[in-house]
Amino acid sequence: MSNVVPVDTLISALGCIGLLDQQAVELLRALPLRLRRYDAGEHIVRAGSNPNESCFVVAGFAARGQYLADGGRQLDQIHISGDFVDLHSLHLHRIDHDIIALGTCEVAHVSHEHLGSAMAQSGRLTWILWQSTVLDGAAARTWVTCLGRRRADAALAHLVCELLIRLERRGLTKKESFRFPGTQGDLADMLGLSVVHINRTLAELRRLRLLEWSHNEVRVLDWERLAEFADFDDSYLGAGRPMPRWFTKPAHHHPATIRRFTNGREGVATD
Amino acid sequence: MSNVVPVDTLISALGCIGLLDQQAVELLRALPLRLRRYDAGEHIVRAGSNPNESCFVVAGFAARGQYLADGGRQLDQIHISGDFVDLHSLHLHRIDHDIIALGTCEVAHVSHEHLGSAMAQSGRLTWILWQSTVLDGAAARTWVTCLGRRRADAALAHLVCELLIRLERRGLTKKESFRFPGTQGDLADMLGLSVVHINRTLAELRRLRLLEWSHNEVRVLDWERLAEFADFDDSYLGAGRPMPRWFTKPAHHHPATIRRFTNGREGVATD
DNA sequence: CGCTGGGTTGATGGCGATCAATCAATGTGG
DNA sequence: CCACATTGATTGATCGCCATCAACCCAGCG
Repeated sequence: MSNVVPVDTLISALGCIGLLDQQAVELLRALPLRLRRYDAGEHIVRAGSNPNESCFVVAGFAARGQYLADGGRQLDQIHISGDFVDLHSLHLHRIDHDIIALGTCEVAHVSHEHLGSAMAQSGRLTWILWQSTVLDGAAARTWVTCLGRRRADAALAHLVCELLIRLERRGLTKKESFRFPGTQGDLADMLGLSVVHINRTLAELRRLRLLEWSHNEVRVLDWERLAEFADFDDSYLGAGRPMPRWFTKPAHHHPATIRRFTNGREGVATD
Repeated sequence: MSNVVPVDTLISALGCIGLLDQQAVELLRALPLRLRRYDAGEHIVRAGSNPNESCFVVAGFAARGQYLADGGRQLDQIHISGDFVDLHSLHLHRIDHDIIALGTCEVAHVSHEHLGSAMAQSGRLTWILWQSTVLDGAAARTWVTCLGRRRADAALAHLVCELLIRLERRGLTKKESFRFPGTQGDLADMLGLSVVHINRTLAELRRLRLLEWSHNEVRVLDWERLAEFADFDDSYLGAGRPMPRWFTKPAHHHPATIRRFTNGREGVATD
């Protein structure tokens, strides 16, 4: 499972977002990593902590989630191999969510200090890491739409669509099937449903011959119909915009110009 | 409503996230703005577009949302005055969501080029803008938890809690009440419920003497009980971490050290 | 004055929760 | 090798939250 250099999974994943140049790749390779294997259900990061390091998934799956006062749990994001899981901790005082291993999960931890040193030397790397946090946010908003306005079957289908596309881009699928170690209980916590209903909904998708799912192996039988059924649009998973020149090269100063409020068309400032 | 300089609302809001130095403030003041007033329900940004500018709210409220194939709508974020609404467009090829005015809303548009020029001159500004996108993501994930694992009454109460705290920090509340121009239909699209059920849930919160809500005016009657009822924890709205030194000052190079996978404790690399 | 958009209330029905039982697979200690 | 516990998938019965349909009211407004 880990016969490749761990950081290569990260490099390959970031490369899907935007072009990494040679320098950025070398800076990433030079990062000191602390590697650790987590068992299913184990906590990788705990809410309330204030870590001085971030981590990315080397192999397996991790999920981000929150626990409620009543003991309930909501998972709101899945991280696959290569994903930088909690880059957020760079920016947040107090981590507001838990990261949990789905199945066995291999994770690499990087100190903020070393990560920062690398970013300081490569504006391109900074840009792509920022971008990865923005794409995470876009995925979270799409998740909101699934929970709020889709029925259970379409939401589950949407989740499968997202996983397939993301894994495919990392070369982690065989044909249109992939391994996914989450239990039906995990799925329930992702979609805000009960275990029982996940089971029935899954049975429904099987009955419709949209997919097969057994022994942690998911096979999409009819991608077109599944995507149609889920009302799936992959644009929120897209690559980022290329880094603009101005991000690393300061430009000249522009004088301020302000135009006044208008309805429908713009006017000229009067104050 | 707009008797202050528009950019001051942004400067004040960004200042809540992290410390802006004099240079950053001046760069912001120098930004050329295109100001525009939008009527209730009007689209400020459309999904599918690929704008070369971003915008922030100067006065009023805007919401981010998605439309589904069946015509349904899900709103997944509310933006108040001072919020940088779609900084994301800096990073995304194709905007995957709409921005809609809730009530009359005054917005300032800034070109990516000018924004980039400002960021290129201030690492501190870049840091805080990155941070604001990260905080947006944290809010979206909290929203997921509301839709997935909270009942309608608690979710609605949570929304009110979030709005009160955010508006309070910007000085937009009077005592514990604030103006909110969204209709019950808008609320329904935020929480993934029907208009009718929003109406009943609102009545329930009134009956419990937790809040009053009439004529676009919301008054929290008992903050303690409301927050308890909503299981509200404001840490996801917090200020960001201060900018670390390394973000603007490149450090020396570190040699790579990799430690092998372990369960529970770390070992030394062997490959 | 009628029109329109939003708020409010009632009746009915369905999706999905909850409780409960069964079954298969795996692990564990004797 | 077997008794026993554990974990996860599956199915049935019942209940409740919330959607849907349908009125009706009210305020603002042309």
